[in-house]
Amino acid sequence: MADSVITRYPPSPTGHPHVGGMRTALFNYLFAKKTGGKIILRFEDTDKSRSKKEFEESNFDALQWLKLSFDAIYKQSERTLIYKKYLGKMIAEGTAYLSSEETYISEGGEEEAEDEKGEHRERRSEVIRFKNPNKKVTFTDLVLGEITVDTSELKDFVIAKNLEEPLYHLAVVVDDFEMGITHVIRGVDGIYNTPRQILIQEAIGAPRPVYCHIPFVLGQDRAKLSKRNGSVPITEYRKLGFLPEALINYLALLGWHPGDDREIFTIEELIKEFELEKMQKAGAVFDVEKLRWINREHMKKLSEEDFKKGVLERLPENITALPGWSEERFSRFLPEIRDRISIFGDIEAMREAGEFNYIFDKPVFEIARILPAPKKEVHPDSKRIESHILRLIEELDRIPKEGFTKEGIKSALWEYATKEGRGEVLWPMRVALSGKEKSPDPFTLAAVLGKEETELRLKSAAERLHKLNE
RNA sequence: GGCGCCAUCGUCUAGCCUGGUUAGGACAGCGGCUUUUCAAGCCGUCAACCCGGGUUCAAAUCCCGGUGGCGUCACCA
Repeated sequence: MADSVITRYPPSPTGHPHVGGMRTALFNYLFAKKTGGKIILRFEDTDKSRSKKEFEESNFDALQWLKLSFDAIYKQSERTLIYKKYLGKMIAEGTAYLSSEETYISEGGEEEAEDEKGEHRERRSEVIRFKNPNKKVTFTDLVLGEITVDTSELKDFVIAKNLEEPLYHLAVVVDDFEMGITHVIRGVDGIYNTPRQILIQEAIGAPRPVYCHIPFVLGQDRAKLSKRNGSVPITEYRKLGFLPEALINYLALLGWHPGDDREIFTIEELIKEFELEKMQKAGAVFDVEKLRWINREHMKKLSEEDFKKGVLERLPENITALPGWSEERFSRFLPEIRDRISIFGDIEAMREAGEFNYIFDKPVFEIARILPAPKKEVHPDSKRIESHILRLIEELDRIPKEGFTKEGIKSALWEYATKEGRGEVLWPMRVALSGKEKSPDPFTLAAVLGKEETELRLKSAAERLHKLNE
């Protein structure tokens, strides 16, 4: 057999893809790429009643979004003939047999127990069972070590409903054999499937792949991640504005460790560093906070152009329709946005907080709010504040347009602000420019707004203060 | 319940194989600094070897026994 590695990711299209599945796909992908091997995508859709085209597509989309590519794609529903061939051979050789004992479908809420009319039905079924040799199976798992299981409890388990309708175990073993799979990397729950799959392998004369069972991704309650404890479809992360490379990075760190203190990796770096031997045995709780942090780190690496594009995609229409909107002002504001968000979805929170309104429209505020909170025994009075603002306008006016940058503005005002008391000068300046209790610092604001707009806003604030004084 | 897997700060983890520094890092939290705000950044800080025995001069690490958590027991995958 070929010694080059072939792995597979076998989702069953019975639900939307989630982080657990994607992490399994990722590990298969990393291992294949690391070893210069291949990876196969195989839809396990032998259960016709539960498999849906829609889920197949969403699995596909998620994989594509994460940029996990495959060397081949199969669908089990299109391989009936192949399974039939093996089934026939097994029956002929006596490793499987037709079983026709009477079986009653229990009514315990199973959909299968009811037909279209909603009536319970009894069914006498004939199925194909595996002739269990009832022996102990021992296999070596790459992360868990040697495992021995007595398979006699499994009895003669069913491997197909009939020659045309194979069941999971049969299909998996046949496919892994036919596709030359060398490494089976899957979640730990697959550990229970391994013994019976080995039994089938031995019956059809298939070689045993290397098994690697990776620990679960857990929810906050430490149970296997599922819808009810916080699992979210992958598409949600895209909607929330996470970067695919950040999700990849985070998922890789869930159960795997590079061996040193690095935490931020590109997919290429992961491929280079990845080793199955460094897998953790225990399950790992999925923590969105850490994901957000990793996303932030990846966002820092985005080029100005890409970041701008990402922001623009999520910026509500009405922001760009604001009277003060201009490409230039937006570009000057961009670094500030990058500082304030962890995921692109945070732009929505910025919008809600009104961060864009005062940048691209006039600030709206109660003039009394321009007075800084009293510090010590010095209480600010509005006349003094007015004179500060007037003075700021003068100083600002002396700065040439090219020098109107954060640093330029700061050095122009610093001496005066320090002499008069920074709080008493800078707080009013900031409020005059933003109208907000919270905002970026006054120098940044002035630089973003530009010389003209800054002076306009300061003048307007001074006038309102003046009226307050009369 | 049977069977199986697992067990280090709140979370992700390093260290375990090949016993030997104050058990290290990151996220979160807390505190401070920075341009009286916010965010970011920087600095600092908090906090863990599941329990009980044993072996040993020495145990997170080796051995035994508990406990706990999770998973699994389909004509689903």
